[in-house]
Amino acid sequence: MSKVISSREEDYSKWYNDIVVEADLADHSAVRGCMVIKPHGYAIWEKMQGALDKMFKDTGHVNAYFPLFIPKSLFEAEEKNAEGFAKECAVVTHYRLKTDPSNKGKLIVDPEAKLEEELIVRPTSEAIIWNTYKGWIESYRDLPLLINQWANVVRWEMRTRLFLRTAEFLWQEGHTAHATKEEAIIETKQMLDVYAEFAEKWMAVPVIKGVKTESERFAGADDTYCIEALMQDGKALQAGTSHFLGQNFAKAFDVKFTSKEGKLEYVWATSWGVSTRLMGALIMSHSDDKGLVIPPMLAPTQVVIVPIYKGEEGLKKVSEVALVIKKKLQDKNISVKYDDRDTQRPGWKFAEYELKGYPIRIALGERDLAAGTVEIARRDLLSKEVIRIDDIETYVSKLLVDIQSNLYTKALERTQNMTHKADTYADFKKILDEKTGFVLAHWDGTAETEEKIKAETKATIRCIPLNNVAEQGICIYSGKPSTQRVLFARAY
RNA sequence: CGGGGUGUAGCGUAGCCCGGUAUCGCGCCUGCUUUGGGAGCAGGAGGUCGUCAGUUCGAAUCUGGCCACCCCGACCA
Repeated sequence: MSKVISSREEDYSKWYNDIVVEADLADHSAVRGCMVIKPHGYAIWEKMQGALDKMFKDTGHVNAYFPLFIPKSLFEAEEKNAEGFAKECAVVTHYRLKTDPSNKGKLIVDPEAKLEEELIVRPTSEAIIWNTYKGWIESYRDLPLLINQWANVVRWEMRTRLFLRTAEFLWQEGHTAHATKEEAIIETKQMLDVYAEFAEKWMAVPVIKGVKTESERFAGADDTYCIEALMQDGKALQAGTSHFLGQNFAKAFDVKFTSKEGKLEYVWATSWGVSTRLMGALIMSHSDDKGLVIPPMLAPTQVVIVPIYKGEEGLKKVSEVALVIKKKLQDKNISVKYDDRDTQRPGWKFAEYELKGYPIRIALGERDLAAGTVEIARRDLLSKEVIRIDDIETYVSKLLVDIQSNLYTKALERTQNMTHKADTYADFKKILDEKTGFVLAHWDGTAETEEKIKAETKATIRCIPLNNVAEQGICIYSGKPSTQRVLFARAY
């Protein structure tokens, strides 16, 4: 064993970090809080991008790209948005370096090259985009405007963790403009549904759809909708957000349109995003102490074939059959890698592909050639089976579907088992400490109570679930009346 | 940003208290034997001891600054 990862039980956060690093997903970089996403990690992100991008386009959106820099005067236009992000902005103040006259070979910032106006490195793009939309929107005929961009953003976080919270991260941000409030709200909810569908169908990660409380709302939004997922350690992770921005940005940037009735009106806005944080959700939902587990629908390579042979002649014989199997699977749109490297032994390859999360491994040796069989190992259960080669493509196609649904079912059961109801504050605290996970409890609806519960227990209101049923009760903290339970958890 | 910890070869480490140019394992390279769960033997390469400065004849070792990472807080639309 050359690569050892900590067990989840022993040290969960070390386990997470080990998976990211040892499975070759990402690494710390020379820049504080910023990571290098390595090819294997980036390939998974590309699969996510591909699926999401198609869903965005299927719902009528198009891609565009806006600048990385936002002039300070634009950034501060929407007051709440500016205030919310001010503490974590990187700021460009100069545009040139020069050689240090007193220290040979070193560079200093040229004081002569100070910018007249500072540029903010975008922490989110509402400001620059709404400033641009102002010039694009004149009439109701220009609406709706449905644009997405794939980009990087920078938020100067104090404490970072690979994928979960990095100073620079990759994401997509959709920014739409609508003629009516109703249409903007429908858009906000539609994109939340897109995210939930992506999480559950592609990532095999069950999520709770809900709306944020006022104190957890996006700075500049009238409402923030979110999907929340529960990780294996019982902590919640916000996996995506969709904001109804009302007319806040339209007013801040003076974006008006002439309606059918000839009246000048402010447009209604939404924005929505998911980031490379989804990689963290994926890892913490399915992986085990042996390494990463990737759901087949997001696996860059779904099947790896490992030949077992003696000598060059042996490899040649095995390869002939292996390549036929590879072709058969590829014809079924399954991504396959045939690893015929002679530099590593089979056992080494088995361990490596398990660590990296390949869903299915096929081992093929001379013994199999004689019997017309292969050994198929599935990553999710770590089980092996010997099956006949004849109809392998049907078997593997079905197995990929099985693995995908098994991962989802396991994650769903875990989430359900870790979701509890609490009717008293004592019970609430006990569940958080002993069972962890989601806690559904009555809340009086005030920010004060929310704040006190957070200060005393570290649990926050993740969301008010959208599928909530009305239920009379009393707030676990204040004892005041409440009409529904909200979802609490300790979160990442 | 506050408290605590760590930093020695690609990785994990010994040495540090008590100053004299660095130990072991994995990995890497070459050769042979191997190949159905991280191979065996033999030989070999690889180090500004995180970084900068100070003390000293001499610093991995003592002192200080800085940087990075980990843990706990604060922060986290």
